[in-house]
Amino acid sequence: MISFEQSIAAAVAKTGTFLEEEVLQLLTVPQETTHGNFSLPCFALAKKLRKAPKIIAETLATEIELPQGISKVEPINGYLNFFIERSFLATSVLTQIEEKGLNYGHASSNNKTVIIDFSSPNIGKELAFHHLRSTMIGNSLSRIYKANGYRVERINHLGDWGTAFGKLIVMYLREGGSLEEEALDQLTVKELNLLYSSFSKISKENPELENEARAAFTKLEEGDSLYRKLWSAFKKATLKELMRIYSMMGVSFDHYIGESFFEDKIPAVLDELREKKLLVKSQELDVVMLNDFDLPPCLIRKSDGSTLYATRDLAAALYRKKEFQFSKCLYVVDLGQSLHFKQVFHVLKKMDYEWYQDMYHIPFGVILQQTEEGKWEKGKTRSGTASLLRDVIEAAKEKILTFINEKNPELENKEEIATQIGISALTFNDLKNRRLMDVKFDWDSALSFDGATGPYVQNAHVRLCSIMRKAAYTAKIEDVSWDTLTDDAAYELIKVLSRKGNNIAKACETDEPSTLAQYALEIAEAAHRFIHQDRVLGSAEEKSRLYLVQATQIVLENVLDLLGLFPIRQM
RNA sequence: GCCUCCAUAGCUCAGUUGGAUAGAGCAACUGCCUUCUAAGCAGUCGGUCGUGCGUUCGAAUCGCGCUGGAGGUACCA
Repeated sequence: MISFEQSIAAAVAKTGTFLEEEVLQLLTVPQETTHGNFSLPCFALAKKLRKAPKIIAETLATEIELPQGISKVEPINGYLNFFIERSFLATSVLTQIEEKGLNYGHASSNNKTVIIDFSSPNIGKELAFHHLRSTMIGNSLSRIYKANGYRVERINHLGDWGTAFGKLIVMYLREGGSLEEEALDQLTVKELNLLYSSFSKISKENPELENEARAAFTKLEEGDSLYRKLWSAFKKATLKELMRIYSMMGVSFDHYIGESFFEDKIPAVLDELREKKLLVKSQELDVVMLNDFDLPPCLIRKSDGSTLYATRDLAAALYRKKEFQFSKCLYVVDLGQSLHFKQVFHVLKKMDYEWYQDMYHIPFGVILQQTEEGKWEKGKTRSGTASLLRDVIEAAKEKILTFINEKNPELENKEEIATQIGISALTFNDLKNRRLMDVKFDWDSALSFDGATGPYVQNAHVRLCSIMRKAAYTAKIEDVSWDTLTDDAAYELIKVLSRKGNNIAKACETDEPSTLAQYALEIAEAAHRFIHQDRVLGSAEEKSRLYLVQATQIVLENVLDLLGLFPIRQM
């Protein structure tokens, strides 16, 4: 399928003024609808041709042979504007949707593997509200990359190793926790979370507890059987709750490979670093110096010999490269850790691994909540001001449920739908803006059905489905009379649908789900306008309009899916 | 101190591989429901794109300086 851009470029090139690639590069989509569908600014060549841009555009307009589907060209102020014939655009777009269905706008397989490391919570802690960011950005990116032809490996790099476990073990034993199998099986994350908070409380007055915790971790690393037993019980309890929340959110992983998995792979990494003469002693610990990149040293091993975050990430990177032969590896982790990733990637570079440049940190901003004084603040796990994700989801569901009871009390599966709308609302609120922006979370604006929200977008989908359901038949493309889909509302909607592929590609190139979130809003707005202005059922144009409704529903459903929102059909 | 990120309407943000008169939503105000979910649509009001200089035919967008905010910066992750 040749795109409009390509055929315009070919037609312009034929006049001998521009090269085809130049046109493709310069061609823009004007903001003003009166300026047509595509616009070619002729300023760049003015100097070379020694002619005013205005003249160039005018000459081009008379010389160009209109490609198929372009109804007219118009030179204005040095721009050459192209107008697509409405019925031609309708035919072209809707035929493609008919052929590709949900995959319309997707790229074909490129035989490349991308690894997406996301969510990666710590074992022993409950998922906090801020974990939503990595989880939902990563989830959406996995879907977007897949739609772009990549093979995707979703990895949950669980924080299941480190001094934190020393703390848990110390507290558990101190509080006389049972060592019986059965009791260990019954452990919940909630109880583990409590151990953490009492640890930080008690250690304030008894600082030696910190040393005890460190020692306990060392003992765990050495393989003490009791400690190992406790550790795996803690892990099991946490995973149980994690899986419950992930499945509720519609998130899944291909691999759960925690940090502990790399425990026995670390000596080899240390050997390799030594062999390559990168490991040096500094202030009692082993580091890799990175001054040649203007970076502080990367800490590899503590003075007591135990490992650090960076060490495990190095081991994980080497393992992933070997195991998956990825062409890209993404780490969806908050902005605060950018120095860490920069260091790890540069250590790989110093180890002479060319693929260090295929490693990408995909940073994002934090979730802020407004204080009573109106200041935006970050919730802190330590001070207990951070909300638990499950509580936030539950609260969102309750609020939506109240709304449903008011508006549509007859709805079946109210509870389930309320949960799905609630989670989608939280997700959309997280994804609608660029990753790097902090999310200013506000209940009212996140859960509102008005404006740039999940419920608004879902509602558009629901209304389309509702029309389809009431029609009780499926419109066929053969029955579409293309001339009836040329009024402003239908035309604007079709134009929006035509941009799906470009938006998916852009979202993928920039690792920005927000591109698709904004696009979902555009579809919803155009769809609402269309069904408001052009009555479908019972109208003379019913079959054609119903077909457009069906096509829009398919596009919107897939875009919602790529964002990780639930494309519900009734609400 | 050094490094990174952010600054666009009263509020929350799009727009950033340079293109025409800078766009939405919220809030406020005004219309539109016997008609496919008014959970909607249409309209009014609202701007020194933080600031100065530079590059360019053309800058919210690129470069440099400054201001303000957030984060990171050796034994947490």
